[in-house]
Amino acid sequence: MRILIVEDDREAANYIRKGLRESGHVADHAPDGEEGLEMARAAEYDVLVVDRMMPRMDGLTMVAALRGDNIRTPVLILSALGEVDDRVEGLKAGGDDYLVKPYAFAELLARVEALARRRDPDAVKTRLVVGDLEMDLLARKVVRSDEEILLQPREFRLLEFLMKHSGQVVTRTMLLEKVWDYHFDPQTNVIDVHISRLRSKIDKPFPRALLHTVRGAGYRLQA
Amino acid sequence: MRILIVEDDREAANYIRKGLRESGHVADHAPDGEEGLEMARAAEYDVLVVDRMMPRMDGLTMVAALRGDNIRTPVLILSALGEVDDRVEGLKAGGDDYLVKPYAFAELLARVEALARRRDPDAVKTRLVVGDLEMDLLARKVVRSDEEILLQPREFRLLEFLMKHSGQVVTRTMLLEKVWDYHFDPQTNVIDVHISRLRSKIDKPFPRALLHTVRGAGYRLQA
DNA sequence: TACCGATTGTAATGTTATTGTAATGTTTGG
DNA sequence: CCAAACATTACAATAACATTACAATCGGTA
Repeated sequence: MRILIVEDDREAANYIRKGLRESGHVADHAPDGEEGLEMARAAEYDVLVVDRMMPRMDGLTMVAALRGDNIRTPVLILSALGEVDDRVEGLKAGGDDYLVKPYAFAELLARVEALARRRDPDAVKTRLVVGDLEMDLLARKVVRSDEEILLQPREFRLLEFLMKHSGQVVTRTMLLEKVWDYHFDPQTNVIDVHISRLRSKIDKPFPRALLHTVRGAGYRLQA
Repeated sequence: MRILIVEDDREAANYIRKGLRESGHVADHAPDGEEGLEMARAAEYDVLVVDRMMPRMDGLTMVAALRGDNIRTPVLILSALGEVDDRVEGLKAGGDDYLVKPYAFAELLARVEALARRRDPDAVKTRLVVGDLEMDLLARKVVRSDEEILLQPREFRLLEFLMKHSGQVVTRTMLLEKVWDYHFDPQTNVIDVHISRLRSKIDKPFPRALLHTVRGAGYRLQA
């Protein structure tokens, strides 16, 4: 993901930038609102992270100007002001979300990704790897130990989600949402069935299993 | 974390509840604003998730009433209305965040945890450490001295609670409430049994014990 | 329209893991 | 040395998960 940080405090900007890069994103930096405005107009960013108070042109003015130009890139506003009225102002100026300083970086990251996701659900990686299992999202191909594996569309989405969260336990509710787009409990065993089918393709023919059941919680994909 | 869901749509409420539970939280449910208000006043919740439109007392009225009582529990408002003015109204009524339907459960979870974190940074840790014993909540894994330990779901919850209160004495009543969701005395030795099982996994194979009995009081986990 | 095949969800059935209970053994403090 | 508190063990009931077969659905095609 491409992210623009508009922040006059160079130290704070570097901190955010470093964190975002470690999470696999590309982050640019503008030191004030005017430059930020220019850069946001010129380049295609997925999200803008904008400090509220800056010299030359403050964050709200900048965002308002951007919206005036009909540029709809999602904006996360950072501010030391946490009062309701301040947040309201932030939203009115065209911000999509508002984060109060001091904040934990994990929260900033979560919000930035949430904003990007809202606009473009998967603006991310094209190739996933877990152990000897590889998935190419563009070619829609899955390979384990150099053997190609043919998956059905649903199986593909399921595996994609598991791979994107490899190492973590993925709950049934998450799977229903992200793989089935169900926002309710279907009261059936769809998931079990598909997990079983997926296993018979990606695990059964191989000596070591990658897809583990975590009883009472969900499933975990791990080498 | 303890979360109260105030939502008239029973199906939607169950769905959120199930998801939150899978993520290791305790979730209660109130079917309308009046009951929600009562429950939020009576019990200590970390976050409230409040539907905007409900019979008897709508979400905004409820939140405003709560704030009038000087109860500052963070509130996430759910609504089908997504316009700036609606969000502004939600914030003005005392909401801390606003989520537009339809939403992905993952986003709700992220926002709920973000709200809790803002208030109490330690409430939503993903990694617990006591001595050489470590627990990763996302991966649902436990490791002592670099050896992975496999726990049953209940054992996992039990250890999680003990680790979150390490150094303190944890009483049987607390365990029954927080690990078993029992609000009465089952008159059996469930706890003893599970403590024993847990010990055989996390202490027996190692030279120094971490889980200590405090006679007449309960148990204490300590390095 | 009717047919076909691919895909997916459902339901029935089988399997296994997990948990609470109760019986019995052990330790501790007075 | 007794009683209460705690520890351990084995077992059976249950809930969670796995598998299989089958039925419904949907495009495409004649």
